[in-house]
Amino acid sequence: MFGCIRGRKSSREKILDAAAELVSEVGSGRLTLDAVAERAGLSKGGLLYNFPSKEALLQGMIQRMVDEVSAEREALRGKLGGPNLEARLCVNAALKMRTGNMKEISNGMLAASSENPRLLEPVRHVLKDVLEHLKTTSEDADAALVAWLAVEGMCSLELHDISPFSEQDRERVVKAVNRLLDKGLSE
Amino acid sequence: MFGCIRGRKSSREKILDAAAELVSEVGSGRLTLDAVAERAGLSKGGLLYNFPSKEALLQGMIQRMVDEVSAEREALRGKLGGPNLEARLCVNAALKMRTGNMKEISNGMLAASSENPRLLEPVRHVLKDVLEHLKTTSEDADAALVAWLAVEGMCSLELHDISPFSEQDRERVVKAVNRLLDKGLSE
DNA sequence: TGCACCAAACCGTCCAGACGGTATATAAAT
DNA sequence: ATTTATATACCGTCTGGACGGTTTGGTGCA
Repeated sequence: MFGCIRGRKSSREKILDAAAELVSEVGSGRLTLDAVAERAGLSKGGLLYNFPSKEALLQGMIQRMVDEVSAEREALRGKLGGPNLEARLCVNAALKMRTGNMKEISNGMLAASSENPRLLEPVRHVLKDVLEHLKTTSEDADAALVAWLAVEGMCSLELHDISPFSEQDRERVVKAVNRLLDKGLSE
Repeated sequence: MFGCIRGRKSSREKILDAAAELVSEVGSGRLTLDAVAERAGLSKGGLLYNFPSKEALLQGMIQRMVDEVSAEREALRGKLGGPNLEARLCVNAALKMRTGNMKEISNGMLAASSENPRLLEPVRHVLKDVLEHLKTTSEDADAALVAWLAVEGMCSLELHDISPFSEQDRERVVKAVNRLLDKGLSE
């Protein structure tokens, strides 16, 4: 009907956005191709043209999340300083993911985990790298690990929509985490 | 209601175990009543006798998890000391959940989140209470929050089966968290 | 500029299988 | 004999995916 140049977003992105939104609305296990197509303003055929299978769609969601986080980390590099730099990158990148439409991008993890846990392999790989980086480059690896995990834990609670934290609570935790990275943990 | 308390497991428990196992094998969104029945060594009719609907089964999984954690916390109370006691209870209870078959009990969260996020309401309640307790009773609330979140983050990674941590890494994190609770975070 | 052509993008329909749930029969226990 | 607990058979609905056809934007050429 309309060409692929209509609007600013590509069909691919609109589909991924639609899928991410739907996950938080209907639950990760209730994500259907029909619903995604409708939300994205496409027919089911059009959807299956862009992603030849549901698994391909989920892979796309995961990949976008991985790429987005990685890009955010690199964008922050150079803008941040202080000890335990790698941990700071992780912390701030994770926090950035809570803003804008990036928040829902992480829903791809839930959808993939729901359908086929094997699809999380790219995430495993990233986490492994992050852990290695943190352990080898941090001035205080213990503090770096705890700080990273704390933010990861907070994001995880929000991802599942079970976070009891208010915005004030969140800021408080962020400050505490930064203090931990400043002070360190060892004597 | 609670039939065989001694010796053999009740059908209810076998069903809940089977469901929890299946979640980590096939994915939280692929959990079917037929599969649960087969794994539990029951017919589908027998399963539906114990849990009249799939939602009831998921509720049962969630409730068992909540009860189990709560029991673990109370069992630890009195056996632990030092500052920030509530945080220590949370940390150690969460760690205990990683052992034995308790590890898979948490899979109920994934299954419920996948099918109907509303079923996580009991979990929200618990988390809200925990946060309140931590904020009001801790000597160093900041340290308590960070410590709690760090362990929660680690458990979350394992729940999704994407944890990059070795057993040594885990012990290291646990020690670091305990050090944080000992030392505190404020000056 | 106009025209023939093509691959990319998209649509609408159809279907086999899977799933949750019901109805009913059967066995065991009290 | 009544209740509890399990098994069997079946139904209606929904889903992922296949398929053939259609429109679109672009390209080469005259």
